[in-house]
Amino acid sequence: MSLPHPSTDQINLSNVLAALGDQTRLAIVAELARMGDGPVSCSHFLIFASKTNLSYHLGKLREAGVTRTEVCGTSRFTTLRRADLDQRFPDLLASIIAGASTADEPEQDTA
Amino acid sequence: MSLPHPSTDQINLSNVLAALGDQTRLAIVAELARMGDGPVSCSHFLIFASKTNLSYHLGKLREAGVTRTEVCGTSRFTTLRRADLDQRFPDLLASIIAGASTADEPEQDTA
DNA sequence: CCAATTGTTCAATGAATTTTGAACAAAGGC
DNA sequence: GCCTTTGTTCAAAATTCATTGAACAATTGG
Repeated sequence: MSLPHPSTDQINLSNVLAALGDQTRLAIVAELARMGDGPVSCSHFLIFASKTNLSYHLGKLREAGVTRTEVCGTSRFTTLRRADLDQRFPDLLASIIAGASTADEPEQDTA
Repeated sequence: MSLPHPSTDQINLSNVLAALGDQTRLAIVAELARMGDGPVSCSHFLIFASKTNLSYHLGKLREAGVTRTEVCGTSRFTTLRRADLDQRFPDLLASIIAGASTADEPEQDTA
């Protein structure tokens, strides 16, 4: 029925940052925010990665406590855990989403 | 004399998040903040990692644009690039530092 | 029941990251 | 000039992460 999610107080900062420190996952979160925090079904994110790979990335986001996934029939709906993240790390999610939306072109590290 | 640093507009969000999504580097940044944003010499961070390993992590932070390193004799002083980061990603650094300082015990992901 | 849809798990691979020790370089102090 | 201090570079090893395809499971529609 339901998948394992960390409780709010189990959400760890470096896990969250590591989860979001990946182009694909950051794009997923930005898209979730653009969609009003969800719920959004997995297939919606096929624009970002293959089905199998998506399963992996969505799992990472869920395990880090960034998203919540609810099973509904053969579909799964993902939501941003905004309230939980805000409680744990005020302003963090908002600033990340704002930064991700602001033209973040594929500019690599120029050291 | 001076080391290569990305310019402010070259600082990329997912690079910054990936840089901070590591316990050691997050601890270094939190310590820098605790020290008033630096400058702090490398050896100060020996509490977090070995000399060689520190060289690696401080390099990562510098390349991501999180810190600035200035050479001074045989020492190197690291500073937080707070103004640059604030300009690029408002509130991000402050929320991360606040979250890192708030008792972030070694709690692992409980998925 | 059969077929299609939605998404997962598994094992394998390739790639990137982290960590280490040995050797090195550049000051600075005596 | 030598020795110490501070920190780097290099190559290797260990670990972790990301990506893939094949096979599977659950639900829904006809």
